Amino acid sequence: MEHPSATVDDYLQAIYSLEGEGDTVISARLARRMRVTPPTAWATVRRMERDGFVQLDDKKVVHLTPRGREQAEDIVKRHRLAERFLCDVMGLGWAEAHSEAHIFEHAITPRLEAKIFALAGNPTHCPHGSPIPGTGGKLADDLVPLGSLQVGDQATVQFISEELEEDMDLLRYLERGKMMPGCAIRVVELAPSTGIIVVERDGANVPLGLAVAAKIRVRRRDAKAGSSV
Amino acid sequence: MEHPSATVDDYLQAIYSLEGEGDTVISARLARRMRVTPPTAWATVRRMERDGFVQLDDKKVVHLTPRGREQAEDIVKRHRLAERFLCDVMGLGWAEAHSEAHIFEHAITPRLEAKIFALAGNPTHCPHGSPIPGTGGKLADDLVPLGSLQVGDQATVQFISEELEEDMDLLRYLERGKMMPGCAIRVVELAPSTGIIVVERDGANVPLGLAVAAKIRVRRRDAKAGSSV
DNA sequence: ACCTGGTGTTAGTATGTGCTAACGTATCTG
DNA sequence: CAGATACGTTAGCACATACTAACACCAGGT
Repeated sequence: MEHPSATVDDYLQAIYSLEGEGDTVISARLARRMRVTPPTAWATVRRMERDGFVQLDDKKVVHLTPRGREQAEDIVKRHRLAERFLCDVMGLGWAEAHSEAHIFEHAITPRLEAKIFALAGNPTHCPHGSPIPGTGGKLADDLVPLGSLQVGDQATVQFISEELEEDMDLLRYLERGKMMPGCAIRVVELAPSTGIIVVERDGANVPLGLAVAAKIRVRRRDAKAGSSV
Repeated sequence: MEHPSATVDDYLQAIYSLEGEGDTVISARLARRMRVTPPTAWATVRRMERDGFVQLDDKKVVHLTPRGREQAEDIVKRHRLAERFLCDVMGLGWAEAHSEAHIFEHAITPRLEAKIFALAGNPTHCPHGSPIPGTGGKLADDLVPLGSLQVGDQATVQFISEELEEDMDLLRYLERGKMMPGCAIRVVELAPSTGIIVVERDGANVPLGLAVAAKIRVRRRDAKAGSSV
């Protein structure tokens, strides 16, 4: 009944963001996400059930209890706030922010949280586009996966899935190609057969795998001119 | 041989600062400092010996090995830097800085450390007067314990022992009385029989226990006028 | 000379978090 | 239908970190 451990915090975070992106949360998926073996994830999930953070239904799908959701929102809030803070105030790179925040989040006490919110300018979203719980920030509902666009469509990048954030090389690639929230892009090429989508941004072409493109969400813009510049 | 755990980090830190203040480090003392039972401290010290961080001599006194000292300096550096940063940049109180830094220090990666040093203005001492290892900061050698002064002596507070920092109520008391590094004081009353020393600072009298006064170090100043103001 | 207190030490236990090995079960596919 | 693949599950182990109980040793004081 005390505060959850750092491990449980991490699981809660993973469950919350998987759930928030519409995936069914099962322990095998958590095992992969947390980079542990299935028995380890299983045991941890069982402990979390024992402690009232989650419930397993008859199909073994993991559901947050009210208490678990509260805890999860709290730690996710600190994580995304930490990303914002590390990026904007401390000057860490957009790609590094996630992994650094993963460590940093556990060091944020309520006292410190208030100071960080103020110093970061009361942000409502993390640098990768996810809303910060408790701030009123929401994910816009007119977003579509990048992979669902057609050649020639124009759009603005709005959101990078937290699943992608685990891969820092990918983040660095996206950062180099400016595939960050707020950036205007245009689809240049879309080849389901090769599994590749090519996007143009400021004249530079950025090729992406479709699996990645499915986890980036964008807002469509009307195609007035032929180019985004 | 990997990075030490947070627990071992904390022990190294305690050993380093006890040693630095001239105490002989034995496991019973560590147990009290870490608020664990003697067998727990003993087992941890043995693990640390096994892992090459410390050595026990024939009188069971704990000594840092070169490797242990290196690690200890690193974590102490991060702790004191964190105190400075939390105080000056994040706006936390002087009294809260220590306990918050105790959590914060574990979240400081090398990347982040560089940013913090810059944002905090490359400090050489923590807010309580201890030098930050690796910055060239040193504890001046002309300091004496506050308790060794005579009535009428004037001095400038320079250093609060880290042992005192464990007691946040005491820190708050010192903060209210402005018994912080850089503050000018004068000894008003000294009664070994009652175990009390009374110090005047800016017209306000601050009584302190002698055990506490022994762990505050000051620099003597010439008594030109009768008062510090 | 004994008792007390601080210290070191062993033994035994619990808990959280990880692992591998092995097996059952369900589902998809050739 | 058979085999592959994914998933859930049990069993057994390891390690760090905590605890209590109990005992041995040593020094100082009545």
